[in-house]
Amino acid sequence: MKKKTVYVLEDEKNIQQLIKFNLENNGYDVFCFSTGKEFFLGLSRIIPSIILLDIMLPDTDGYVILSRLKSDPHYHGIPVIMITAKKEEFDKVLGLEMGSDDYITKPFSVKELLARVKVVLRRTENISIYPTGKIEYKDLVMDIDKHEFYRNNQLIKLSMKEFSLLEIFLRNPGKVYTRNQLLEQIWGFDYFGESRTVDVHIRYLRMHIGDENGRYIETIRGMGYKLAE
Amino acid sequence: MKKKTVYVLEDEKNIQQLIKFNLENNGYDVFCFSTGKEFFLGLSRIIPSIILLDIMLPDTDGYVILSRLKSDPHYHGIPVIMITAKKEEFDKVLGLEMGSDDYITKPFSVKELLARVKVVLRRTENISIYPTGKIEYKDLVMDIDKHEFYRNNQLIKLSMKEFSLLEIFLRNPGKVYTRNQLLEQIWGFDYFGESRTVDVHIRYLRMHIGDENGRYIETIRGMGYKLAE
DNA sequence: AGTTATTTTCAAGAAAGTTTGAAGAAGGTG
DNA sequence: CACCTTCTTCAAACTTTCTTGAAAATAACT
Repeated sequence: MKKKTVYVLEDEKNIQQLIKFNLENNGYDVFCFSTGKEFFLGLSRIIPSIILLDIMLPDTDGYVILSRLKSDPHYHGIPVIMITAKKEEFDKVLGLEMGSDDYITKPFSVKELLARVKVVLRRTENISIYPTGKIEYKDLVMDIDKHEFYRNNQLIKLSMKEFSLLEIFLRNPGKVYTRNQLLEQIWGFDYFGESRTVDVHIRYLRMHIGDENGRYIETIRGMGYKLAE
Repeated sequence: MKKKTVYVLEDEKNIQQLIKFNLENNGYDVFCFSTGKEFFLGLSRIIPSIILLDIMLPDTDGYVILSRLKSDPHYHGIPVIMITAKKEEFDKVLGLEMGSDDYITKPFSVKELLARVKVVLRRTENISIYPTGKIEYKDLVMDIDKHEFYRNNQLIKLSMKEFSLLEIFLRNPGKVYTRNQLLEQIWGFDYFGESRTVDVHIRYLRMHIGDENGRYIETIRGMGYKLAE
């Protein structure tokens, strides 16, 4: 399973250490930031799976960070756990209803921290952004719930990557996707690999769905691929 | 769509009112109870779609109620959201790992309450909440009332986890469930363990129902498991 | 037709995901 | 308490999928 990335925005170094050490021991990739500036810089490079956000910060207020995160379409889907020191602060979190997914009050136990992170990740992971059900196009049918694909009512087995690729195409027939767009959507923002990889998977996909000379998946030279209309 | 029924076990009248008013405004049927006794009386008449359960109760402890619910085959399928007032209570919820589906802390916002109820219901809606009767699929028969499972009219003994797993699969033949979804539904949101555990139970299940090379329970690599069609 | 840029194909090693075996923990029961 | 069942964890074996580099093929351009 791919490692989950955790961003920690917390100015107290010893708490940073504590969080980093324990989360890393439990299989997470952890990046700590002390200021909002650094934090947003990091965010523009790698999108984390979850953010732990302290309210008290030297340069910015934690609430400001949170509202900025939640109002930005790129980031508003990332679950956030607020770390608060005082009970009053905690009340404010609730009062503001700013969309944090959970909160922890200092002092917290390591077990509590791990539990919350895990729970929030599991909860948000199970909420699919995309609608489920069936997608149909010509003689191609994709059943998302059952993770099955049919051509001419015939079940065809596809690997994960092939399935994801085809799903993207089927959701937008005719729309051209560049290799980088596909990489970003399927492999994730933080994937460091060749864009040639996409080609190979396109080939497997074509092979499996019996796509003689790009009748379904069309190559747009210099651009990328699309579902032929 | 038929209205969903919500049971609320909460002794503070004003919170009862708040919950009732808001849920009813959003199309739910709501019944409030102040004591465990009343609650179980109601339960014996109508099985709700979801239960909101406060920890602090006058006559019984919320944990007792929960464990009683989860150990009763008639009720263990009903999703439960715990309502906790204090941080310590929440820790206890986590510590006990009793299999509740979500939690919410007082004071909570109405928005949050509605969101949680909706999410939990959506997650469990494919699973019939009326835990009675028989489910049949091919030569597999599951008698929920008696908690028995038959293959080819032959009684097969299954453990609790195996039974629950199979029940989920049988209620939605062909639908793929990720390990996390299974964990959430069977083990509860508060479960703090490896998702590998699911694999092992799948293995036992396969073993017991005599499932040679995944003829019944199919592995969808990179996704999870499903009942083969 | 020749040149260049881009895509496809191939094959093999790497990586990821799943199954299996086995042992220990937890829980229930007589 | 000893016994039995069920549950959880771990690591090794295994299987399938993914990635990558290089060569071959194709298309575009002069």
